[in-house]
Amino acid sequence: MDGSIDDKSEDSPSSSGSSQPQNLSTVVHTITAVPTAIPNQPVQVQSVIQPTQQSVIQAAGQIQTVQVEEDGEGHLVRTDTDIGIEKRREILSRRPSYRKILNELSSAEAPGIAKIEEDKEEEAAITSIQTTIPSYVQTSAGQTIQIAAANQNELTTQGLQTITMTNAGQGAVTAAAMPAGTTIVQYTQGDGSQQFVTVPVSISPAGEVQAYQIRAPSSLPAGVVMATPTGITSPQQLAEESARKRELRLMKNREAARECRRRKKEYVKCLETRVAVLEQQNKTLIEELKSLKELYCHKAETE
DNA sequence: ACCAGCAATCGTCAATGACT
DNA sequence: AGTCATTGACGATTGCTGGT
Repeated sequence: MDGSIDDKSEDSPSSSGSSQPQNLSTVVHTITAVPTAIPNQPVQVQSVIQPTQQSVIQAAGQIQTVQVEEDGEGHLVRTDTDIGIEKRREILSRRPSYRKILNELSSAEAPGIAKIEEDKEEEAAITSIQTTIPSYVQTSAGQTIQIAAANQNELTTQGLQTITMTNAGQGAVTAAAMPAGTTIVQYTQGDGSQQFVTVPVSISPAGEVQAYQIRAPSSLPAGVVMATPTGITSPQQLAEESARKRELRLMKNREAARECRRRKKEYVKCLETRVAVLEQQNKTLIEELKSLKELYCHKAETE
């Protein structure tokens, strides 16, 4: 259905061969911890910030790969000591999303760790085209088209929205140049944010514009709506359609990448906060231990 | 002013898991 | 099986900074 596989060969650069296990060393913090499974001495934990919570414990000059988890009170607990390389690769091959991890982190405990917000697709849905978008757009061919609501009420509800475009020689607002026969319509939502619609535009010799159905499928990123032409026949139209689909795909992925980076940043920030908190906790505990030791020694001396 | 080095950011592709 | 969401990797771009 979707043209998501149609042009992979055409525009893919040389394969990067990046099927390696993911690089571990994204963010590295060194914290001091008292692992409950390693008796007696505290060890330096090189905490490799990884969602899989795989960490490298460096103790007595030896580096081992261990599984470290938190016990819910900020204590690191070693839960697994010998994971085979294959197994590790398997674990690392795919990790949960930053949103998932962070939400788990924040639900487990977490003062100061904010949940990553769920997508705001619902609220970003177009609720009132008629009142927020320009009524006129200019096609890449330079024509000005009026976007008029077929049913005014329809446009003010979520979901399927039908508009018709009819030629009208009035002031143009904005549209970007696109592959032949395609126009990106830019409009402003109620909250002031700019949104884009990729619209295939074909104009009959008589100057009439085809009708398209504009809908906001739930799968599309916030604010992106799909325009489906009502009858493609010629190979040229098919090509246009696939170009449009590609454009849409790229747009979606662009948006997804942005979101992903934002979540990643937020996730790293949270982890850094967490490290700071744990470091502080550890300091306090060390101090407490010290004073208790002193107290104990003092008592022993006096007896 | 010019340049090189660097970090941050972005768009894109591809791989992968989840879901239908 | 197909689609979609997510994310690592890569290359391009941009802005900043220190050296000449």
